[in-house]
Amino acid sequence: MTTIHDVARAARVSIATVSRVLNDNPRVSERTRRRVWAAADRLDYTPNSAARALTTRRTRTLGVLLPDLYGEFFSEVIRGVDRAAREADLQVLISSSHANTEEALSAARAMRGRIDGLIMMAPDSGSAEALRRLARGTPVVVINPRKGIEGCRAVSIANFEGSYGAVKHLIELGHTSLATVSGPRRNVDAEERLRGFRRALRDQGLEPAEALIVRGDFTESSGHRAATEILGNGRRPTAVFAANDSMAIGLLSALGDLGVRVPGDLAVVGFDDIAIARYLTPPLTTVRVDASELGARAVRRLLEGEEFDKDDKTGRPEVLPAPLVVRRSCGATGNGRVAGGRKAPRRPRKSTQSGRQP
Amino acid sequence: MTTIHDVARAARVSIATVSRVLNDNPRVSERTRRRVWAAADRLDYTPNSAARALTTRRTRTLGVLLPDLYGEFFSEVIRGVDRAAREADLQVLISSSHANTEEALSAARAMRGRIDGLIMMAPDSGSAEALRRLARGTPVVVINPRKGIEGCRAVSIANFEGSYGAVKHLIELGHTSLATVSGPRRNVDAEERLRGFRRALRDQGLEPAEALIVRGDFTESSGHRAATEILGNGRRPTAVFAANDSMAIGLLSALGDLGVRVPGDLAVVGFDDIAIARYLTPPLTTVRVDASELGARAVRRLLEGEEFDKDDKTGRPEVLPAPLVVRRSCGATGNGRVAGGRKAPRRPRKSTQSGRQP
DNA sequence: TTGTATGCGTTATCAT
DNA sequence: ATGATAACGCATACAA
Repeated sequence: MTTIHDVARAARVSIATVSRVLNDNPRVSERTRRRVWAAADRLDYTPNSAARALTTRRTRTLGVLLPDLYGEFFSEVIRGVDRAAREADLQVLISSSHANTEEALSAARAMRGRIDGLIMMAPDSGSAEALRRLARGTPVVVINPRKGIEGCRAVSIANFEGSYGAVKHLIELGHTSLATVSGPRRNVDAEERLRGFRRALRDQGLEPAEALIVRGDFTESSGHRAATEILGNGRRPTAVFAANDSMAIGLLSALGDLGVRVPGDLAVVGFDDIAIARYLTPPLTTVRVDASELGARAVRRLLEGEEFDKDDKTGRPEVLPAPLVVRRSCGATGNGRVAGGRKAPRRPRKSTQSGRQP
Repeated sequence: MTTIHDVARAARVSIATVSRVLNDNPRVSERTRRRVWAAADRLDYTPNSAARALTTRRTRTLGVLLPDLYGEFFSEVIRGVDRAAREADLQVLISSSHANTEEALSAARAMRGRIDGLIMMAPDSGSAEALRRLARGTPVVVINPRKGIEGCRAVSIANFEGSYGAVKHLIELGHTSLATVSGPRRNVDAEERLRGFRRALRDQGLEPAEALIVRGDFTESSGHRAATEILGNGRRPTAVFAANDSMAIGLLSALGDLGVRVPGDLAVVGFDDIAIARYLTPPLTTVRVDASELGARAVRRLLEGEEFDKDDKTGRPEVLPAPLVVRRSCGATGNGRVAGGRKAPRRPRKSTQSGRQP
């Protein structure tokens, strides 16, 4: 591989001069500047980033650590990160599929010397201590942390507000007996969404019936199972809030099998607004989560005030809104009618408009 | 940051010894080995990868270059790459959203010194020359190249065979007048899929009617537009092959608006088998593309025979099969019935079963 | 304006 | 078995 020395020799200057030219240092005569560029081009020279990183202590790269999750959420976050990173002319070093904090942390250490900052989506069990130690060396932004982590910045989703709004909407539609399919215990999102469910009921003067709070695990099949559990009960509800769309899908399919009509017999609302949501029958009313934006924000958060905002690094998270998208499954006249055909204009969904690749 | 010198000092040995211990060099006494590890642990030492890369000339990292494409395909490929890379204990440096080969190539150069190999999904315009030059420095695997590129390994999808199979199936179902919504001109996948369409017709003794070959651009809306174009024609077909699922979705929705029943009046088949496909009404018969596997294969291809297989580096691509998934939109009794409810067992779709994250 | 020399944190090649 | 020390490719303080 051709190095700075080769270029220097070819241009008949010292390596220092070559370095200056390449880094746009003004203290170089126009004539030699040209000579150097010519030589560099001719030799197809590209600086070795590893060497550069060693001296400058900057890599123009940010690391991304993700847990072992599948589905759109994962990829959307990456996409957002990538987009924002690209805008800042940064490269992205990614390492995903971490089962636990231990694994993620070890991956983070492996990145030492190759990244200027780290974005990490914390697995449930929050070994905050190790994270804090990590954050002393590198700036860290945590996505969706259980609670603020000292010394780390954070971005997260308005889980509580999102589910609160969804449930409030159901109540305003006239429902008084509501059930929910919640997510796994100890999962931050699940807990917050459940909290929003409870609070919305109470605020409207209703008491959440514990029998109507069934536990799922965010999978389609758990939503499927939840159906019988909810229906088999004494107090049969008229509306269900599923803590994510996957479970709502399972629920919908089970209800179809059982002959329960949606929204006629039972209103259903989900959470996430995954691409499939609007294609279901009926189209699913759900809470929008902009995962891509979440990733992009994380990057911006990392970039902003590398030394300022000392007091803002307390871990107080920046929260992304989670608005309700009303479609048909909740019984309201949704604005996003998509019943087999497509009548109303709707926002473009990148997810199914590749444009370039099939 | 703590360096190897700090550890050496703490353990009262030379940096050479520390290095040996860390790299499992056997020529070191058990006693000092322990001392060194103790010191390293105590100081929370992690080797600086940049420095390491500089001397060893290996980074244990592979680069991934992707064009500016959105949708599942993109993320699935990344997921596959990541998974395979993880198995090989490699890190992944990704840079996507490249509009053209120029941009991608510049990104590739920026990776110099940080990667041991490169996986790149070539944009349409194949500036093979630059790629070949690049490949001299680093091993390169091209995903879905226009044609074999000398010196580069390649993996791609059985586009031709896939569409051929789909169309053949339609013909066997009794259709004799078939239309297709093709992809953008100059797009490799589009061209191959169109070729498969034509060939299948000819092989079954049918002549493809040029009026029934309408050009789309892989977006939903282009599929939507295609509907009128196909129907408004003189010879109204009884079956349509869409070159990807996004266009099939647009098509389906337009047909719904026009009161054309699927598959009753018109059979529809897509390509890709995106997650949404089975939730459409009717569930879409389509050709399966395992994008994740594509990414994983690319990694394995990169790893295999770094010096052997000299003659296999001619660019002859490894081709991934693209089997037909029969559902309901083609009129056959699909095995994957998913009509609002869910009756038949079906393969797990990770895409909607996150399990951990909503 | 340009060149020399030092250091960045490792690994690897010598010695010892 | 261990320790100096020379690369690795680059940026930069200091000299000229």
